[in-house]
Formats: sequence, structure tokens, C-alpha cells
Amino acid sequence: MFEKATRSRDKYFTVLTRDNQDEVPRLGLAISKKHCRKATARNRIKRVIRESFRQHQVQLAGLDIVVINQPAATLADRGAMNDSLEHHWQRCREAKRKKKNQES
RNA sequence: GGAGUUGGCCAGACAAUCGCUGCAGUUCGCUGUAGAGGAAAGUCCGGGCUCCUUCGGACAGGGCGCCAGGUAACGCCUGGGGGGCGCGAGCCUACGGAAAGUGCCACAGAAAACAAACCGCCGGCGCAGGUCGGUAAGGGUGAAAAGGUGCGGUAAGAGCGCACCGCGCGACUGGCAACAGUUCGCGGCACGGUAAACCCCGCCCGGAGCAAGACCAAAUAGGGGAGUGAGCGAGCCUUGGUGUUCGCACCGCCGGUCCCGAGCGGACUCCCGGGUAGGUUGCUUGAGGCAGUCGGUGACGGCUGUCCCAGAUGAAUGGUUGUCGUAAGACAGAACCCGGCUUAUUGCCAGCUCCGGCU
RNA sequence: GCCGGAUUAGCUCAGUCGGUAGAGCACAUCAUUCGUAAUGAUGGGGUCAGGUGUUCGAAUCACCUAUCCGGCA
Repeated sequence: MFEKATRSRDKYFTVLTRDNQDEVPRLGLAISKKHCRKATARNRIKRVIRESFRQHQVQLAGLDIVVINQPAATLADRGAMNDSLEHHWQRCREAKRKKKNQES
């Protein structure tokens, strides 16, 4: 997963994407204790990511996605994180489309 | 109104909708229901629970330390006593022992505790420098210098004597006690500080921790249970074999100890499993909550009724909208479970104290 | 979840049976040199991580707190 993925990165998150054989999208979270020390803050980040993923899961069908947090995400508010994630989802879809075109 | 102090409460609520985790039901579409904290935190103490033979003792090691009570237990809590701080409400208090012993007390100072005498004061001797003796009132040093004040006394002085205060011991009174009282007597005073220095005294503590432990079970290594018997020496019985009694041993196992005791095991035969990855379980009904009542100053306890209130395992509580509300927050996320302590933190209420103003 | 250790000058470390906090490197000034380096001399710089207590006196002893590092798998 970590070797074959397409990366998308900003100051809040690193997002890895890869095709899967299924129609259902799958989400993995890697929220490190090193970048975010407090348990409540880690839970908050995970909730925001899950909610955003749930709302966009139709567009992300057929992808495996792993989200890794960056130090800046600890202090970010909900709006900033949502904007960042939406941008990442967009890039994931583009990466998938590009790959499909290459194959065909 | 301001400043302070003590105690207590809350941790947004309600509704709609889209989602998450457990449980129950299901016509497998879904439906119903429950779902983080006062600190869940730090891991500083005490227990429950599980395993280690954990049963006793010795020695280590650690903890606690005014008294009484509460408690499963505690280093916690309640009530009381002593000491200290504050004008006060109130707060703080590791608060046993320094005449069992050892150590330390820098610098300064004559001297830092067995004692002793630098300046001084007084007396003898000497023309004098001085020397011999008495003294600890005064000076100076220091954080600390061997009771304080006054009077008497003396060569000068000194608890040397007396009065008051202080101190120690004993009796008496009050109190369960710590302790207090000062009514009394005795002692002229002998006893510096430090035990969060070693130590002594009293009391307490076996170790590890749910990543404990148990079960299912690919792989791999060889082990586990049951039954029977037994080393050496001596005595007794017996034709012999055998049996029985006593003594002496060796090795391993107390996760701290080259320790002691108790206990278990050692050889042979028979039987079968063993347990790493992974999974299941332990896993939530408990020193439980709530209400009433009784006892107690209180911590708390008794009785009655009633309720079931998170159990995840890449680890669940959130998003949007509306109403109330000035506003929606602060610290912060259960991981075996309880009782405390400590730390972080939002808003509010009540009692009490001091100060200022008005009446 | 459980258990250890560390924190001292700008940096790396001494000092842990209490008594005015030191060393090396670095920094500044001076000397040396035609000048620089090297060398020598002098000097500055510390809330001993923070707080409370014990003590006459605390970097040192005790307790609490903060930050960092490590072990158990």
C-alpha cells in the first residue's frame, strides 16, 4: 500500500491512494501520537476525516485511501480541515482517471 | 461596593435528520434500546481479581509515625490535642526518640559542647614588664554561647541565697486518650541544634501484574498425568525372601537471600498430547447507584424499597438545522474493576470575616 | 497498561554522605605577527527545569509539577 500509492500532500494531511478491485471505497487512518499528543485531539481529527469521507464516498468508489496527519492538523479548525480534505478527494479522483486513460 | 475565606452544584438542554459501537428482535428491508469524566489524566498510595508451593521464621529492603474514630484497606477521611501564620473568618503542620550510641555544625569567634577563658573585673606577689589564682556579671563573634528580671550577697562575681516567670520530675483533678489545669510537693537548673544525617523504638509490607491468567488451535521443540517401588547404616522378626522401626544423606523448587524449617518432586511401568502465529475468554452486578428512615458532633454505618447504568480491540458519542439562552463554551476521551491523593479547568450559588460608603 | 532515567554557562559535561558553582569548546579584549591562524594572558556570561518544605544554610535532602529520553510487546 505505502509503496504503490499516489500521494497528495498539504500542511494538514498526507493522503495515499490506490485502486482496489471492489466497488466500495476503503479508508485507513494513521493518526500518529508523535504529531498529535492529546487523545481528544486525535479523536477529533479522526471524526472529521470519517465524516468527510462518508459524505464523498460515492465519488471515491473503487479506491483505497490512507490519511496521515501532519503536525499542523492538531491546531486546525473543522472548516480548514474540511476544505483540505475536499481538495485531496478531488486529486484522488483525477489520479484514478489519469491511470485509466493510460491503461486504455 | 471592594478584598478575603470556606463549603457545595453544574459541565449546555430539548427536538428533527444523516451516521458510528454494543445488545435484543427480525418478514434480512430494518426496528427498538443503551452509549465517556469530574477529573476518564498523572501513576503517588491502598485494595479486589489472577498466577507463582506462599505455609512459617531469620536477615536484608521499603513504608508509616500526636490521640481517638471511620474503612475491605490506606500515606485517605472525620473529630480532638500541641505548635506556627493571619486584625479576623480561617489556614498550615513528616508532630515518636537527641540523659543507647556515632557523625556533622563552614566562615567568624577564646570556646560549637568531655569542656574551656581573648578582652575585661577582683585578689596575692613584683619597682615594672608580668606572673599565679578567683570569676563568668559585661564586651565582641555567630544561625546558635549552658535560664530571664529584680533584690540580697561578694575582694570581684556566680542559682551562691530569695521572690516572680520559665524548665524538669512526681502526685492530684478533668479527659477513652493525645493533652490540659495549676491546687500541691520536689529539684536550684542538671539537658545547644540536627533524626526529610546514620540510627533506636513501635506498627505494616511475599512477588508480579489483565501485555495477569484460562480455553481452542496451523508450525516447531520434547514434555505432562496416574500407579508402583526405592540409597546407606543399625536394631527387631524370620529357614530364607520379605516386613517394620530409628538414624544419616544427595539434587531441584520459596522470582530479594550461597539462610533455616515445613511441603512437593527424583527410579520404573502405563496412559496421552504439547501450544507459537491467529482466535475465544477474562469483560463488567459492583466494598454499585438512587430514595426514605434510624444511630452518630462528624467521617460513616444499619434497615427498607427500587434500578441495571459503555464494554470497544486500527479502538465507537460526530455533522447539519431549529428553539431556549448575551453566549455555548474551559480542561479533557473509559481499555480489568474499585477507594483516595495530586494536577488541569468553565460558570454559578451559599455561609462567614475584614475594610469603606449611605441610612 | 506497567516500570526506569535525565534536566547545571551559547554547546558538551564535572560537582550527589549540605557550607562563596567548575572544566573544555565557543565569545570579547590584549599580547605575539607586516597581516591571519596557532599560542599565551585576562574577562564576561548561571532564577543549578519550576514550586513548596526540612535546615542557621539546599545544585545536593524530601514531596509535588513540567519537559525530554528509554525499557517491557
